[in-house]
Amino acid sequence: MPTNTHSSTRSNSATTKSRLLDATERLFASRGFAGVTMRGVANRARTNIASAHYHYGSKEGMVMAMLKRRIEPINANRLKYLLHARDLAGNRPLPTREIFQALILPICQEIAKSSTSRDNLAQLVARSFTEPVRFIQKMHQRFFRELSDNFIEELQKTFPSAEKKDLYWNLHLVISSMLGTFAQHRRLNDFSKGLCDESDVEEMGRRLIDFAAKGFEAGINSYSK
Amino acid sequence: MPTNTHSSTRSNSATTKSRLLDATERLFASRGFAGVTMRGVANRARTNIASAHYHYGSKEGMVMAMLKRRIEPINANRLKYLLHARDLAGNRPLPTREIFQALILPICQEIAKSSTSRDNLAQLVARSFTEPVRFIQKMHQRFFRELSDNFIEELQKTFPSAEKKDLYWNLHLVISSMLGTFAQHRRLNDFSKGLCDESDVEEMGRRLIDFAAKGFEAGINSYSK
DNA sequence: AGTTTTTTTAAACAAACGTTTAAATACACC
DNA sequence: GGTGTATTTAAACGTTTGTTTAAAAAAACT
Repeated sequence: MPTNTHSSTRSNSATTKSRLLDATERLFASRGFAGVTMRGVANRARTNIASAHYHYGSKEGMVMAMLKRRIEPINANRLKYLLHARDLAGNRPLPTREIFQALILPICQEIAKSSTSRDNLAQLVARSFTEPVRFIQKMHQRFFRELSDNFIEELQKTFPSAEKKDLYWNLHLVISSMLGTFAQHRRLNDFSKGLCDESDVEEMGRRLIDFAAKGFEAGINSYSK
Repeated sequence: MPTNTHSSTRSNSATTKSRLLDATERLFASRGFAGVTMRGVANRARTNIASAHYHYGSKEGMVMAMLKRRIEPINANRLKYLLHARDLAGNRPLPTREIFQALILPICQEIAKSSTSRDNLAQLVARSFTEPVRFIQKMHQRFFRELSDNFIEELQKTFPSAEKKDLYWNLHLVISSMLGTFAQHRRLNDFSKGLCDESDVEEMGRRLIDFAAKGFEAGINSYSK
């Protein structure tokens, strides 16, 4: 029987267990949850369908593990960025731009790093928030609830006289913009007739941060600074 | 055999053919393309699976017909709004806000109108742009290419000295924000702990337009006005 | 070395899928 | 009212899906 709690005291190179997640990741990014088939994953990972069930119990468990592996480090970096900026600022409130940099830069860096296909991770993250499968929606909610608590707290320091409702609404718009942009950054190249290159992740990040910061400020009626 | 070109000289109330699209719509909005099963649709429409194939040839054809029925009128309204505003303005350039009103208001009105479930149409539109199925991606591209051509033209009049690249990039960000917001306007209620009511479509539209207009302007370096 | 645990493999399972066939029913038109 | 077309129905087709079983192979441990 499979053991749930077992520290991977495994040998050296890429284990079957990790190769399964790699394959899951590729299939999920390009074809969504329904496109992740146990046979497709097993083939890509050069192993069996039974092996996939052995390591992760079910398709749901496997996709869940894959999402956790990818998203949790990104969110951890976001909070690290935010806390770092706060430390440097001392008592003074953070500029809007800096707050949203902490939100957006870590994921852009991860997208740029992802060696396989350049837009794989972007698609993956974007899919995880429109996927109509219950447990994925739950995961996505959980991932962003913790995150938004910290960011709302920081935004309140920057906009002390703003209404809480406005803060929530506009943070929601910022997050939606970010995910929406990742979800379809392929379309830009198409309708700009090749003028814009959406694969330039750094440019995308810079433009997104400017867009988000100014859009957010427009939604807050009365704010200090 | 099915006839492709036949004017519906049918009797009176909701025909089987239209009930099939209604059912397709509901299933697609809540469960995505993979969740649209011929049996599920047929049951909801109180008919047979063979009937669905008779009217639309295939699952793909049925979903395609359903998307066309929903999205084309919205896009037509967008262009109508834009042309109307242009007529009123005469030679003067349109304010940014007014341009994006033409983009966002028509779909918000349609969402508010949709009698069935309040967020059905929003989810439907949002899904159509993250769905990993080839032909849906093609449709989505086609829908937005025509649209973006007209909006870019208008934006160029408002920002005559702006670089085309900036216009494309920021229009892309605006569209992404809009679709991203529709895609997950359920999350807001969650992380705001009930403070914000995302089902208020009018408020959503107003906030989204402000957000988009200011974000867009921030991305254009040198602009008149 | 021998025993136990962990991992891999091949084969089969029932269920659900899109699609097709062929017959029955409803409708339109002259 | 009878003929031809349009629509609806029930039943079956072959695939593919996630999951399970049971045995073989590899690794770990004393």
